[in-house]
Order: sequence, then structure tokens, then C-alpha cells
Amino acid sequence: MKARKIDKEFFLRDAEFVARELLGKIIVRKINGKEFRARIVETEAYFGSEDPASRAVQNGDLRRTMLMDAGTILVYGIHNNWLVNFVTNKTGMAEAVLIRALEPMNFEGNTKGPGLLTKSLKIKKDLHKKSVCEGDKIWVEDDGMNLDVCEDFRIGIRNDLPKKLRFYIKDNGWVSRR
DNA sequence: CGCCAGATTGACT
DNA sequence: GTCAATCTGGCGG
Repeated sequence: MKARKIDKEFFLRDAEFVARELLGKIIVRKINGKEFRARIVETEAYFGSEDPASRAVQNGDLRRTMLMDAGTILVYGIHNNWLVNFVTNKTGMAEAVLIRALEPMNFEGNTKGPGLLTKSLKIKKDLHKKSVCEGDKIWVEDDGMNLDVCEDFRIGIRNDLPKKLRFYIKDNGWVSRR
């Protein structure tokens, strides 16, 4: 199956669904004309005001970004690391999916962790509020790969919801454990 | 304004 | 095991 670019429709569903569906998809990051591809192996879903771990409970730029259109890239700086999220669901829903780990396909790099993959793919604040459905700096492809999905509680959250919102690919060595 | 916490990581005791 | 690095936003003075 030929890989095709994922459009905005894909991100228009709720965060939990998108987080699960993103597993096995491919992130493409273009730097100086070169395309770096990596398969998504671990994600987490974040909701709006009812999710105490979400940055949407705050009232600043991060919340405003989560309220933007599906497919908007949210780059969140924490503890000297940049974390990437993709905004999901309808405009104004404040939902997002965190990308936690990737498996490099055509390059060498450590992408085993949310702060590491941004470093490897040079994802920084300049991609903040850009869209993953428009532009040629970064996008997501689907090549039809279907893999076993596992679920668990989110990592590093103090006040987690009583719901398993972390998704990862079974038996994949690039998944960040703990 | 200062201080604290957090969806992290790496270096060091 | 502990600690600190950088950014954003909440809260107290």
C-alpha cells in the first residue's frame, strides 16, 4: 500500500481515538530538503478542562492552542525539553495527543521518549501553532501498517484520570518504559 | 516580581 | 537514589 498523507478529517475525532489510531503511522519531518521518517509507537491522550493533567486547565497560550483547529501542532516546553502534541477534535474542544516515542525508519537517532524525539527531529517552538495537515515541514503518513496496541495509565502524571490513556505498540523496543 | 510545579532527561552520589 | 537544566503559567506579596 502506498503511503498517503493524513488529512484534517483524521484529527477531527476525540483524543483517545486519535491517540490509538496514530500508532503505526509515520511522522515525516523535512529538514533542508531531506525527509526523515519515523513510525509512531507510543502516544497519550489529553482532554480539556475535566483533565487535571492537561495544560488546558490553565488559561494561557497552551490552552488557546488546544482550542485551535484539529491538526494544529502544540509544542510544550517542560524541564528543558520540547514535547509535541497534535490538537484533535472539533475547534474549541481543547483536546490533544502527545507523541511519546518513535521508531526511526531512515535515520539514526534516539527517539525513545517525548523529549528525545523532538531533539532528534529538531522539533522546537518554531513549529508551535503550525498545522500538521498543511505546510512541508512536518506531516503524518499512513502506509497501512496494522500493529498490536496495548494501553496503560499515562506516565509521569500526579493526578491521572481513572482511565487508560496511554497507547503503545506491543513488543516494540522503542517504547519508553518505566 | 519571586517562587513553585510540571506530560523529562542525563549526570552524578 | 538525588539533582538540575528551561519554559510556561498560577499564586502570593
